[in-house]
Amino acid sequence: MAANSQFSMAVHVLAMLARSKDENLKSDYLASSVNTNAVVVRRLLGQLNQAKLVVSQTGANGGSRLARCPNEINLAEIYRAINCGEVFALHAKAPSQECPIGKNIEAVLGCIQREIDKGISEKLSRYTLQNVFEMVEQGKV
Amino acid sequence: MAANSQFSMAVHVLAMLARSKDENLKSDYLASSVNTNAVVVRRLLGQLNQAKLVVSQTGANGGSRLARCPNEINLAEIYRAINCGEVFALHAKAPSQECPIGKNIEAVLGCIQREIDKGISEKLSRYTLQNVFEMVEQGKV
DNA sequence: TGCATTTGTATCAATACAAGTTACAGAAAG
DNA sequence: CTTTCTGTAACTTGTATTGATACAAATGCA
Repeated sequence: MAANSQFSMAVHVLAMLARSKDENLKSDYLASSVNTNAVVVRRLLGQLNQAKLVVSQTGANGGSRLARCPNEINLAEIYRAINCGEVFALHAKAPSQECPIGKNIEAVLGCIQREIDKGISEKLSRYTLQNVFEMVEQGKV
Repeated sequence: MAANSQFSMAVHVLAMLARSKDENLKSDYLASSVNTNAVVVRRLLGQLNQAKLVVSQTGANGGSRLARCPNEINLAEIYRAINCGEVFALHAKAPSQECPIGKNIEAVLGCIQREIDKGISEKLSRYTLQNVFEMVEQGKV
């Protein structure tokens, strides 16, 4: 499976913003820390902006900063903002409806999927951005 | 995110095998229920075989069947067998080691990732293949 | 033994999506 | 007005999954 790394990049970017407090950080600067392209960061920031986690300013001296205090942002919100989707995908193509298994398997898996996803969200919500930032700063895990 | 649907297909295939008890099912037959190609199913069965969840026979009257009773197989084992990987990926490219955030963020995220993955596994392990099979059979979720 | 069946696996093409890149309009600051 | 940035579109590239074809090897049976 090729899970994407957008969530990791998002947390990274947000930790940078947490560190810079009220100072705007530019996508170019963030990109060099994440080791990626500025446009990739701006796309990410766009999603975080929609989720009202960051605020961005165009123009000279523009950039992005957190929309809220780091201890009022938790990882579950970030996960949702990035739309990481589900822990596993249901069938790409609908199974045979003629088959007694195929007919009902999707409903059962969908139910289990939602339960697992709820668990992920619950565990992620225990970490605030502040927690993560402090762990990173202190270099202790 | 485009999570793959291999886990769903695997559970589907295993539920079919649970239903057929000791009778061998052919990849062609399984594929028509899953609504995919026989080779896709055989590739999946190969992984389940390595994990000792199914047994396959080549040749005439060949096919696959469960290696164990359905109530001795849980979804966490299937998840592992299919190697669904992690709930989210760490950075594709290592972040800048010059940056105080970039330097430590991977370790912190890795730690959180492992905790979440443990939670997923724990929740999945509560379901046996027998449970899933019964839910599907009874059409109630 | 010879034939039909079926898996296991290699190979190739098609599709999908993330990531990287370039380009540029539009917003803000001075 | 010029410079500096973001937001976004368009395009390319890398990579993973899926689907399809092909064939060797294994098995059962006459």
